[in-house]
Amino acid sequence: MAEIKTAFNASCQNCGLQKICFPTGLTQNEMNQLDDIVNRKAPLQKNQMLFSAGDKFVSLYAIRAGGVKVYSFSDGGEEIIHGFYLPGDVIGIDALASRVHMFNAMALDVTSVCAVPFNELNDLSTKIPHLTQQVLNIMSKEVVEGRLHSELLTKKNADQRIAQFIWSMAERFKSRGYHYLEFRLSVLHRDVATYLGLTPETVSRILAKLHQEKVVTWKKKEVHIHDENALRSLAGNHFCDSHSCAKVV
Amino acid sequence: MAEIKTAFNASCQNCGLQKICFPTGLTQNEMNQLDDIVNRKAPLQKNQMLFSAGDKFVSLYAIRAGGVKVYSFSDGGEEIIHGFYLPGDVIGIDALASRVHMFNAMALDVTSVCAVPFNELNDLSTKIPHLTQQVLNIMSKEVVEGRLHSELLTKKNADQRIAQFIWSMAERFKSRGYHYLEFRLSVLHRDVATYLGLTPETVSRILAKLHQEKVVTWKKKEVHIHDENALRSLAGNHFCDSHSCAKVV
DNA sequence: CGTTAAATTGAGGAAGATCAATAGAGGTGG
DNA sequence: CCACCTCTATTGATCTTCCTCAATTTAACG
Repeated sequence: MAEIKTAFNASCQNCGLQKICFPTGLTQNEMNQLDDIVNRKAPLQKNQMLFSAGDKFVSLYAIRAGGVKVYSFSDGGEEIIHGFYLPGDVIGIDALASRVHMFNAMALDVTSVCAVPFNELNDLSTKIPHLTQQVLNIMSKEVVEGRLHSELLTKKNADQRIAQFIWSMAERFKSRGYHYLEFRLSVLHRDVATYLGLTPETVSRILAKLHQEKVVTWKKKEVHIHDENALRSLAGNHFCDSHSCAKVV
Repeated sequence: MAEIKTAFNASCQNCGLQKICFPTGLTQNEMNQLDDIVNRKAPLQKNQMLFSAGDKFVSLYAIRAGGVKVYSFSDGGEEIIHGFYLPGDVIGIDALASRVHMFNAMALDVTSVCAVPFNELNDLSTKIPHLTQQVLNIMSKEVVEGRLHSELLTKKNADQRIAQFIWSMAERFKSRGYHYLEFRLSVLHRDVATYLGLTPETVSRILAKLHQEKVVTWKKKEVHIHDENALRSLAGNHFCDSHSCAKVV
């Protein structure tokens, strides 16, 4: 069923995120087939759910604009944040095994997504084996991402976690061709704290310090990186003991 | 190429782990086809590498006996442990995107594995679409596992982490039909500490406490769970504040 | 413009890290 | 099979980082 394409409703071929959602590329014809099954949803408002834990798994979602946080709750009712997703990211892939979403996905801002019905994607995959590989790629990247996050949680102190978080967001903007030294980040400091295993107070204190030291400023959803090298250095791993702390190449 | 099947070299059909590696089941015929591509390797000795970071990705590995730790190194040279894998687990799936292993996998003990060459698995998948689903299942479980680990790292204190670790190992043995209140666990306490984001000293102190309280004893690679309920309770999530700490159902 | 949620700032405390010294395992070679 | 050597685990004393609690200030949104 053909849809009317607008600026907010572009076909995959015209979508600037094409190379990000499907980086190894599809032929024009394959792209058209994919385009036919993709469902462009009305933009989500801030705090609106894209899906919730317990929902039946129907589609993968490619983010076209805005941002999404993926989270769950511990048995104790605390929020556990698993990641923040930006345009070009694909989410929902963790529900593949159980066919039920295990996590919640909430818009951080006005957000538009493409829904890719998984059964139809599967059918299409028999005609475009390449497509299966794409899905596998996205999943294995997700596994690797998770392990990097575990590294952050087990090996880094609060300063390093925050520096790494900001720098990793910057890199993601950079890789998508956006400004990466100044960008809007609709993430609550409280949510960053949760994601990084810290308290809001600690995040606030460290951001104050980073601002004072003219490394990075994050005020009112706007991030300004003043000293890229300093930030990367803070984020990176170091050989440290009580006597010295030498930066590693 | 037909292989001679021995007790250490059983076909998939005769392998007791069949339902664990491929839980939704394959037909006899499908199983035979899978069996033909599976490569049963000679057992690995303790501390021998199954694969290393940087190795070209060729095969997935299904663990038949023994155990494997998957780890990497931080830029600072510290070991980062991402998981311990037991018979019936499949590893290597994180290398799918890059076609290069990003992690190291080392035998914790004498360990035998089945190597499943991924290209041949892929070819077979075009004939057995079901098989692709199995691979996706394993991957998405891996993603979910990683998020549970992040929950542990962000939300639990040292006692809870250790209780949860031991209990989760017990559950894995249980689900595979082994003794789960007494089992051999060839994992160094030091490695557990690394995995849980703690120090060996802390692990040692808490294990001493758990032994004293007759909850669980872990000495010389042998785990004995004396009080299953207490262990589960310690591992679980609690509503806590400074005045009370009520267990949640 | 008023109301509510989020962020900031300070003081005090606790969990776990660090440091150091000893005891115990496990593996190797005589 | 035992003695030795090394790696791992244990135990205690001290210290640091980050959390907790409480009080304001600031921002967000109808």
